[in-house]
Amino acid sequence: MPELPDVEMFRDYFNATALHQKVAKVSVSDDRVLEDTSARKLARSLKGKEFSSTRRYGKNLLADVEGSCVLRLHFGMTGNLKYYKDEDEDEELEHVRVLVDFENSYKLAYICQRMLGNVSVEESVEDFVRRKELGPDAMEISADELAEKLAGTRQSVKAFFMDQEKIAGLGNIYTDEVLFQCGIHPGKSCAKLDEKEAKELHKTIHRVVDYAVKHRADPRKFGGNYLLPRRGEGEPCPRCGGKIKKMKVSGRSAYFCPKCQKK
DNA sequence: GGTAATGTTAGACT
DNA sequence: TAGTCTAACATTAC
Repeated sequence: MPELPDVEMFRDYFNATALHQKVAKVSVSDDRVLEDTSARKLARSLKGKEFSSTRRYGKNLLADVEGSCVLRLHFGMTGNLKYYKDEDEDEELEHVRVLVDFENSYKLAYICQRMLGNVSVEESVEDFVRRKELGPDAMEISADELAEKLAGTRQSVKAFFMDQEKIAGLGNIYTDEVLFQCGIHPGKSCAKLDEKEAKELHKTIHRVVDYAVKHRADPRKFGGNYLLPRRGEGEPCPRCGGKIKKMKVSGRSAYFCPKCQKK
């Protein structure tokens, strides 16, 4: 799930639930999800405080703790949030790794089945971005800066968009959609993109992300001209009806239409 | 049993 | 140096 549009969903959910609630207790049931932060530090940073606002940077959700520090959540491939009062027999709660209890007796669970996500307490968002050497956020980067970055590398355009140090927020799924919408082959070298293509990519990132957020980041709800609902080998291309192909790029599966997406 | 899955990263290789 | 590939992390589903 968790690429940029999915993290926006988590942010909405967090804002509607845990925001402005006073933290009573923090428990970590598996500290492998903690990154550069001890369970003690996490508890000490949150206890007695409340989350005053949230932001998103790339695939990270950041919650400000009353101006003192920032709680950072990354969801890996299988991360999730759940706010609840009573433990029911919910299967979702099987993989809770961090649990925040609030004074209103509700709890916020950070769920991470495959442990590929991580949680930390940061001094500031800027600090975190610097430490991880993240590129500009995909929705914040200017058209000119994107064009400049693209021109500066010969790597494949698919690898570029998945590389969080180049541009932060897009992953395997949404990169496929953006490239499909632009009619660009995933294996095309960034340096070979012309000005028009670079501009088109910038515009399309915004269009695809806005569209995804509007549809609750659920590709099943996407309309007929989108690739994601039919992202599978041999599926019909939404544009030409030809067969969608699969290829490996940067160790991940890229799905594309060989007729509509050219090098 | 084998493989792939929305992510990231270290190390090997060209 | 730049870029690609593989394995590893942990778990589930087909």
